[in-house]
Amino acid sequence: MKLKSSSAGCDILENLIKVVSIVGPTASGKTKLSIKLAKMFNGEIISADSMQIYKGMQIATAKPTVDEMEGIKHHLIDFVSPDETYSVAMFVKDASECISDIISRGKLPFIVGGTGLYVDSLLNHITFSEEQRDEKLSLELRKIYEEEGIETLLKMLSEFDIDSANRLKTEKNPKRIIRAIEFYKTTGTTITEQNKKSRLVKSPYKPIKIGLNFKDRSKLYERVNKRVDIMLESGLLNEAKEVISNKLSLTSVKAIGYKELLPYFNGEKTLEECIDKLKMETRRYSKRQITWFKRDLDMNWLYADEYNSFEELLAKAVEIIKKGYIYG
RNA sequence: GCCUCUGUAGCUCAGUCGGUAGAGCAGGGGACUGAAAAUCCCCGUGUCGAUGGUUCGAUUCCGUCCGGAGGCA
Repeated sequence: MKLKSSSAGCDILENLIKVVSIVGPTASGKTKLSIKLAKMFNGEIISADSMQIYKGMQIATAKPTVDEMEGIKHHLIDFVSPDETYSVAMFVKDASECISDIISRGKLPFIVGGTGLYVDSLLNHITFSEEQRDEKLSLELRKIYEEEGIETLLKMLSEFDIDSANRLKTEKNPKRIIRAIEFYKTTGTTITEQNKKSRLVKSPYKPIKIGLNFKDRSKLYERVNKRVDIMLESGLLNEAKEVISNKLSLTSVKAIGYKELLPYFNGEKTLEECIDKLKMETRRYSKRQITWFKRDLDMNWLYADEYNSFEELLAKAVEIIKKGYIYG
């Protein structure tokens, strides 16, 4: 089935595809809520998680187990080899296909995950350039950055894309400047132009957005800490050893849960120190996620600590989805 | 019991020759278009242990009390 998309963007409101998105920081309870909802609404789940895509890495990424899934079909989990690279562009393509497939079988797609960039790019139907990345060039630019600093990169960029250079110069973010240069060198157009073009096609989706969080930040952090303890009990140390020893590609090794334990494996720090660090990094990650999702004004926020039980929270979520169906 | 040291931000500590204070870490806020669990930007949050005294003015000096560490007995 082909997705219907309108370039003008002023007609066919009734043809928009209804999807439910469930987002929130790590350890906020997305997995459990989404599975219960999917059961009630005849749904299937598309994971929007940049690390759960990788095979193995079960514990650190807190992938739902087969038991937990309760028979609900999950897509885009556990399907990429850890030494391969993946990207937002691939995610949008894969997830769009999943949505079409789920819809064609008369079911409701649930987009569930904590990778804000993935969720938003999918729901806003961002169009990425056909050109592949030039990783070699990107590495060369990285080297220039390390040897000469950010100013050299900004100067290079400003030679052909003054808009981006101006936009990027206050935030000294090498990654984004490198990408801007790389983009121009591989496509001949500026990233600024591309970003404009990327939103020209109207999104075919009408999402019902649910954001899961805690009103009291410290309650979320308690859950994060506890989750890390559970990961350790479940064998995180062994998983980390395996992942690290496999000489995995950069991306998968960047998952929180492995690199933080490296100083312990190397005998540089105690296990306890590393665990504290791991908890801290996970807390910070959850905060960054919250920052990302907060700016979405269409979000229906559910604060878990404002409900007396999971059932109450679930009932509220059901209400939001039903309302979205009637008035959406 | 006596002596010495000590009490300043959530933590570790600086400092004020008397004019209500600042670092690191923790923490908070923000950005985000092909690595995003990534990569960056901004921000000091305080009854200076308590209470009297000296002083125009005390977190700073003095007394007492309370808490902590060490030493002598």
